[in-house]
Amino acid sequence: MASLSDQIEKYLKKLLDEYRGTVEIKRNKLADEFNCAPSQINYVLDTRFTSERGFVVESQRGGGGYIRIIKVKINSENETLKKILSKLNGMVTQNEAEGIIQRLYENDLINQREKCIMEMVVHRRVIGVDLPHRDYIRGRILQSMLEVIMQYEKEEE
Amino acid sequence: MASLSDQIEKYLKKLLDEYRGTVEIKRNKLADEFNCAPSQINYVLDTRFTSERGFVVESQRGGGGYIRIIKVKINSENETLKKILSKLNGMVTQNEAEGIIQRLYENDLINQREKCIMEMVVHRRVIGVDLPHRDYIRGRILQSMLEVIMQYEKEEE
DNA sequence: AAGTAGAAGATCAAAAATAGTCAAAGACAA
DNA sequence: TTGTCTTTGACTATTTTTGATCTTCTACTT
Repeated sequence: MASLSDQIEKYLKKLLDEYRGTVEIKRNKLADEFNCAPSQINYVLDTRFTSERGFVVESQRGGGGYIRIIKVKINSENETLKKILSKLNGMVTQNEAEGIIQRLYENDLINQREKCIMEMVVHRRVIGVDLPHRDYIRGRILQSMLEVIMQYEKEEE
Repeated sequence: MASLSDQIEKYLKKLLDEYRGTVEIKRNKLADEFNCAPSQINYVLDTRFTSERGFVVESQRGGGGYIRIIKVKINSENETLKKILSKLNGMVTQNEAEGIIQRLYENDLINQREKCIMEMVVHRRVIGVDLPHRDYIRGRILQSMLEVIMQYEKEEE
């Protein structure tokens, strides 16, 4: 059932694992391998390798061009949270919010139950009002949750 | 005299049994197999695979879209939660929400950090829209959080 | 060193593929 | 008959896929 984008995402994450957090690809070559439009690669990068999720994407055009993906770990917990928080003004899409929550979880700042709670309350179905208002509400919700997380140590497990 | 909805329900439950509690379907494909309107599938999900009955339904639209049904084990000792949840329909005031959250804390169903998160996201300032809509949003938020809490054991402290 | 052609990658919007919502119509039981 | 549950369909929302066009580099030529 996995969409093409899902497959490409999975492939790239496998590469990232293998190569300790950095990979370099040729956009056209990869598109060719997956038999898709080159812009599909950009779509995957834009939706799944965002900075909220802890990735940095660099690229260069022209002959010998490339796309480099780097997975960034959080080291100092609160610094990163503060950075995320400061970027969080106003609207937050569900995808952005989920990215942030996923990253918190991967970096062990929240446990699974907290992750589920957080994912629930940023879900469009739960907020349940029309855009664009929904994204503003989500922004306030996520921001306030992050503030709590910064204040309290995670419980030991 | 099994209605179409009953048949679809039965079919899905059989799949759930076979696949240890998780199935993924294509809405249009299933509708086609049962020769009905696609929205009939939603009707079945809404009426028979609800969270009260212990199911979680996730979905995605677009290419490669799907509907995933997950049978969830509910921590059944939580009579408190069940009772609270069953009374919760529609609007919830901030006061009511805070009372419920306090009670969960006192009953040791949530820890302090969770309490703070929950209090934050039901706060009128955070939801930030006018009444009466605010109380409906809070209702959905609180309900979904309670559902998660019922699903997951509290972390040891 | 300057100029240029060709080689990448980026962007953006349209099209396609799904799923969701809501209200009206139909069926059936009390 | 009345109220509830089911079925349908028109319209909406979201996500993915594709393609045309733009921009930025590099490599080569002179």
